[in-house]
Formats: sequence, C-alpha cells, structure tokens
Amino acid sequence: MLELSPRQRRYYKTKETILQTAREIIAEKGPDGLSLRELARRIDYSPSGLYEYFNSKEEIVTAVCVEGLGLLSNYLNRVPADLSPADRLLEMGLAYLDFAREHPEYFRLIFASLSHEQTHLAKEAMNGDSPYHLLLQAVQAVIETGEFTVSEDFDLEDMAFSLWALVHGLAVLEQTHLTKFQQENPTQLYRRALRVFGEGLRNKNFLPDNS
Amino acid sequence: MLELSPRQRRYYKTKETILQTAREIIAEKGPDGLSLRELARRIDYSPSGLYEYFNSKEEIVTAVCVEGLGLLSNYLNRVPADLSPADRLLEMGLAYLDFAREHPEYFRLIFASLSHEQTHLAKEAMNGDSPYHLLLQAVQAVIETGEFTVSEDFDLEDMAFSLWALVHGLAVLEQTHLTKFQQENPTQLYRRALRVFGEGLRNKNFLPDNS
DNA sequence: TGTACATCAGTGAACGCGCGTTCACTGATGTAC
DNA sequence: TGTACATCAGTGAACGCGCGTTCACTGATGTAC
Repeated sequence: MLELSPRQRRYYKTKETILQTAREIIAEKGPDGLSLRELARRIDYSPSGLYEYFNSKEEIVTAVCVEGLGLLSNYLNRVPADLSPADRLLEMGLAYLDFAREHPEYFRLIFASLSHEQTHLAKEAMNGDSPYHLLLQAVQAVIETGEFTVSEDFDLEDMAFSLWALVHGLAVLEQTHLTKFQQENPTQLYRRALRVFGEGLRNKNFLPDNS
Repeated sequence: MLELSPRQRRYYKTKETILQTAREIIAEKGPDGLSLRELARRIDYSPSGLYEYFNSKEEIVTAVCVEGLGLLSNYLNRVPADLSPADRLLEMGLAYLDFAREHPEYFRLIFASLSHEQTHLAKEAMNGDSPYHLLLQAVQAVIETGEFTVSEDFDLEDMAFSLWALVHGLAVLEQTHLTKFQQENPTQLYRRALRVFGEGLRNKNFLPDNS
C-alpha cells in the first residue's frame, strides 16, 4: 500500500476532476464538442493550467476512452458467474445495454475512437482483458455446452460479432431520439430480441444460402 | 416537362456540386468535420459565394441528409418484389448494409442528425415513405404469411426494431476499423446473422422471461 | 440589331468568435539543515 | 523551530489558426423596347 503525500493526493484529485468534467462535456455535446477552454472554464482554471496534468487535448481524450473501456469490462464482469452459459451471455448483452444507457459519453467516445484510424486504441479494445475478449469467452462457454454448434460457415467469432452487432444496434437506436424508446422501459424488448437470436442459434439446420 | 434556361441549369448544377463536395468532406472527416470555407476552397469559390445557393451551413447539412434518406429508400425499394416476404425482408437488410458500405457519409450523417435533438429530421426519417416505413411494411408482409407470429410481448414494431438494430449494428461495426471486417467480404456473415435471427422468429415458443 | 437597364453570380475584405498551445511569471507548498 | 532554497500549481497574455456570416462591390448575363 503506497502512501500518498497531501500534494500527491491533491494532484490525483484534480486530475480526476478534469477527466470527470471532460466526461460531462462529452455527454452534453459529443466527442467533437469537447474543448479545453470550456473545460477550464467549468473548473475555474485558466486553460494553461490543464497542461500541468496533461500534455495535450488528445491525452485527455485517450484517458477518458481507456477509463471507459475499463468500466465496460466492469459491467460485463459484474454478471454472476453461476448462471448457465446461455443465460450469462444474455445477461452480458443486457449489461452492455446498461452501460450504454448509463454512460452514453463513454459509449459514444469509445466508438468514435474506434472509427478513427488510431489503430492503437482499437487494439486496446480488442486484446487481452478487453470487453471483446470477455464476449468471446462467454460465447466459447456457450458453445462448449453443446446446445449451439458452430461450423466453418458460422464460427465462434462470427457468432460473437453477430451478437455484438445486435446489442450494439439496440444501444445506438436507444440513444437516437426516436419515439419508440422515449416512453417505455426498453429492457423487456432487449431481453426478447436477444432471446429470439438465441433461439435461432439453437436451430442447427440453417437453410442453405441461396446466393 | 419544364424547360430550364441555361442560367437555371447552371444554378442547379452548381448547387449539386456544392452538395456533392459537402458529401466528400463528410466522407473524409465526418459530419462535424464539414466546414464551409474548406468546401468553398475545394470548388474554387469564395466562402461568401455559397450564400448564393444556401442560407446557412445548416441548410446544406440538412439538404445532404434528406438526399441520404431518399437514397436509402431507393436502396430498399430496389429489392425485387417477387421474392417471398421473408426473403424480401432479408434482402432489405442486405440492401441497408450495402447502403452503409457504399455511402458511409450519408449513413453517418443521417444517424448523427437523428441523435441530435432536431426532431423534425427524426420525424422525416420515421414518417410516410421513409426507410423505416418500408421496413414496417416488409415486416407486416412477413407476419401475414403466418410463418411468424407476433404477440403482445413482441409486436410488429418490436420485431422491426430488433431487425433494424441487428442490421444497423452490423453496419456500424463494419465501419469501425476492426480487423474482422478488413479482409473478408462480410456479406456472407450478414446473410447468416440475419438467417439466425429469422430462425429465432420462426420458433413461436419463447421461454418465459425469468426476470 | 442596338441600346438601356435590371438582375444575377461571385469577390474580397472584414466582423467577432473560440480554439489548442506556449511562455514568462508568481505565490504557495514542501524540503534540508 | 527557523531560515534558505527548490519545486510545484496555477495565472494571464499572447501566438496563429480556422470558422460562419455579412456587406458593399463588380463584371457578366439576361430582358425590354
């Protein structure tokens, strides 16, 4: 357990405040709406003061992004381990949707970053203990139960990608201001959509492709 | 057939050039990366010249957006009408994905706009002869075949939204620079993912929700 | 066909703005003896 | 405990930049007679 001097404590606290405020602005105006000068204004700093803590705007954005990926992993890991693999996978999908709803700023930022050509962040998102890795493991566990089968045509990664896409699409549509999602609690819809997909996977005899 | 004077022809042609260039910039730098000054630079105009054709930047963006929605409708309408309703729905999903791949600038802009609070564009996207309407009709046709059933728990609109979400998620993930999509032709994956979902819908006996 | 005039398409300079970053600085906090 | 000095956290002014929009203007195109 390392001891922090009061000065260090203050330092990390301010750093945290900066990131937190960055998140707020991103939540309001989107990833492109973040500006250092506004950030400084909100925490009553001069713009140059921020450079005591970060070397550039990009560094702040990257820090928020990495935080976000970590939090997403937390959401996914929070799903109880004692569920059946299939139920676990379903709950992980719902956790993803919770994350997107409760932290739209992280959600949008992560995907804005992945869409840019900054490959290093994309790699961070896809490797090691990343959210995508957790998904792959959960899908693998489901396949090992034998209830669903993979083939050359639709392998583990295809299955993971399809599920990711379904859940991601639901998350994006929820954030779009469409009437459908304004009123009702969408969790029931999500549950059913995921279950429909699961039922489809259970059926091993896909019609042959007619293309 | 209305006759256009040379002057009018020139006028509409320039207007078209402006919109086309706006699309190019959006394709390169995203919706927020569009600037009138750069647009003017590219077509060798002074920035003020653009105001002969549009009253504001927003008007240009809106025009591009509406164009995009129209083109998306075209893509969906291009699907042959003589297919079985289920196949037609599947092909419409693939058409949506084609649209996203072939016109990422329209695709991104439309959804950026829907995410903003500009309700009037959202309504434009959801009403009348809109893409969403075409989807609803196709789903309705499938339901009428009796091969799939809707219930109070999962009605026509839920089914349409789920399918939209799946296809939209696939489109978004494809545009994210993830390795999976870099190499292979993703259409096969899309076909199978949609078929999986379709198989799930065919199965009318969902497990009861355990929530 | 020619002339007089109106409309039009496009220019160039200027407006006020907010931005990211740099730099010399100052007063407060911490350290050594 | 007090003093001398070093480090640190934050300031304020300035840099150069690109932006959307306005406005008075000009030369070219079209129209009327």
